[in-house]
Amino acid sequence: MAAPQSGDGTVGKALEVLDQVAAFGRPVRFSELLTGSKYPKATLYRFVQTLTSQGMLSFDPERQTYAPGIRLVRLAHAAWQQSSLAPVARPFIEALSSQVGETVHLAQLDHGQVLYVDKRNAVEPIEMYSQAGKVGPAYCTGVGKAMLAYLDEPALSRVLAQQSFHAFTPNTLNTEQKLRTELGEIRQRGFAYDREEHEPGIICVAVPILTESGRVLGALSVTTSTSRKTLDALEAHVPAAQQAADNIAREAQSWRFPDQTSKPEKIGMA
Amino acid sequence: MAAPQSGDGTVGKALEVLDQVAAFGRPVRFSELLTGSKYPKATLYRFVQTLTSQGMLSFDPERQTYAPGIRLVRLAHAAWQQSSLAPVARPFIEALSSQVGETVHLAQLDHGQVLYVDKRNAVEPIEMYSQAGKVGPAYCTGVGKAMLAYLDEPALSRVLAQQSFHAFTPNTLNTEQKLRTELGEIRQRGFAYDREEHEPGIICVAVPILTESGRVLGALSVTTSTSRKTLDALEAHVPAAQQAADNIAREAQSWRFPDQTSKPEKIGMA
DNA sequence: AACCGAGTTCCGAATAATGGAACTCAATAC
DNA sequence: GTATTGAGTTCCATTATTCGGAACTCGGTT
Repeated sequence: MAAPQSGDGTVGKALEVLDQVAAFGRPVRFSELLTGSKYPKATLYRFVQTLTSQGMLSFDPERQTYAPGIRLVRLAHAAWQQSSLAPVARPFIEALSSQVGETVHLAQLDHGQVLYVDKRNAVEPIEMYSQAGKVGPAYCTGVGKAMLAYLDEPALSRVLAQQSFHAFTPNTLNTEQKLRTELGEIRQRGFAYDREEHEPGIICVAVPILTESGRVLGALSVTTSTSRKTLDALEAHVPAAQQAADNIAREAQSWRFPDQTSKPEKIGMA
Repeated sequence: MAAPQSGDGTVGKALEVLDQVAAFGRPVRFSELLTGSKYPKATLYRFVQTLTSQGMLSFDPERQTYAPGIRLVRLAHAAWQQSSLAPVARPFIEALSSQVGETVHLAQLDHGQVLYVDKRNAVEPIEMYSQAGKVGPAYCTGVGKAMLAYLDEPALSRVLAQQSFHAFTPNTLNTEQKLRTELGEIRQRGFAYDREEHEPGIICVAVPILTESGRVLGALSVTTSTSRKTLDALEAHVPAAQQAADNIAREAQSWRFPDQTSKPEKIGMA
């Protein structure tokens, strides 16, 4: 009992294979997948066949390689629109970015990792998937820590178990203990710093986006480099960021289901 | 081979459910899914549970609704980068767009539909997933017809069987017969027109992107509105579009497997 | 208190997944 | 010209999962 780590049933296994292909970051041969797969040849083969016939993988017959399929792009369009904060948050992020003159990131938690769902760069024109969909570590980024700080204990320990605690820089909080202490401070302070904990020279302040009931929806950060600003100077933008986060949370809640009798189920205080 | 509509095994069924959720275009309750699902309650329930626990669906506990999950966004990032033409094609598309001063679309075929994987708008700044991931009909768009014209017969008839042939406008080719005739003309001519067949007032010329062996990779179109240009005037841009398509095809072939050589990937997110 | 319907759990029967082994078919070696 | 190798593919009896009808739980309504 208690499945080791992978998920539920056949579907979970198939998706695991899909992740493996995606993790390669390039088209991959069957044999490459096989070495490094927990499944025997025939089984892996069936999974790959199924996924390909479903369009979740694409097969290049000329090079005999597999890659994540375009069906995913179509599905992700729906996911991004509905399940991510991005469509709701975009106007606020743009306003915030131009107000503070720095890059703003919008992120959510996925599988214990930080997933960037939108980005507004102050200087250069916006790019595409190149950032939306990108992932980063949760334990050493501003947005990651801001979200972790507001998880409840069962969820938090689940996520912490998935962190690598690799020390990217001398400032990285590389143990669960150090991180937990920091998370407490973040809760008290209301926002998180990134003091060059992930990349040297990159600093940010980040605030969580929370529902009224305190559930973590995501986080946003104002990012810059040490060559442009100090952390103290960045901190001046925290109120604006918190304002934006509040607006996004409110929009996200009142939105969804324009139909029906929207019940004014207000709890808490005004 | 030739599975009627549903797919292979348990995984296929689960993905079918995923599609159903995505098709709603908004967060959806379990009971809504149930009416309109071919599966009995208990079975559907298990699928939804599995998909949710896998992050392919997200569940909003406050509203008791399901939506496509953010794990899809992460997977799609990989798909877009590897499996789509977009990363390779982008510079050529930008060049083409600014050269001709019109909107350029890049599309691929997915499940018999046109899937737009990139877009370069000549006038306003670029948006995001809002277009990448969007789908359209194959039988009445320029890019769709350009791709269909170069499919081999088995693939073509498979795709044609999936078309609705709904008449969006008076100009829509709304039978397989009419379409097949048109496809022949496209093959002879080398490019496709859209004569307001999908949206009134919208016209385009489209060229296929083909491998040396003639396999269809995708298509690109130069689009405008009847208020700006006539079809004849648009036709002047066909050579430039064909040039771009050739360049993209060549790049796409020689690319793949930069092999070994470590990745000098630029990062920068905090 | 009885009812209702959405959501959830149960469990024996039915079905689909499993994986060792054998096969195909190139490319390379002898 | 034949043997060898290994990636990719198929087979099939065994085994583990999925299936789904029915029963249950739990708010809210009559």
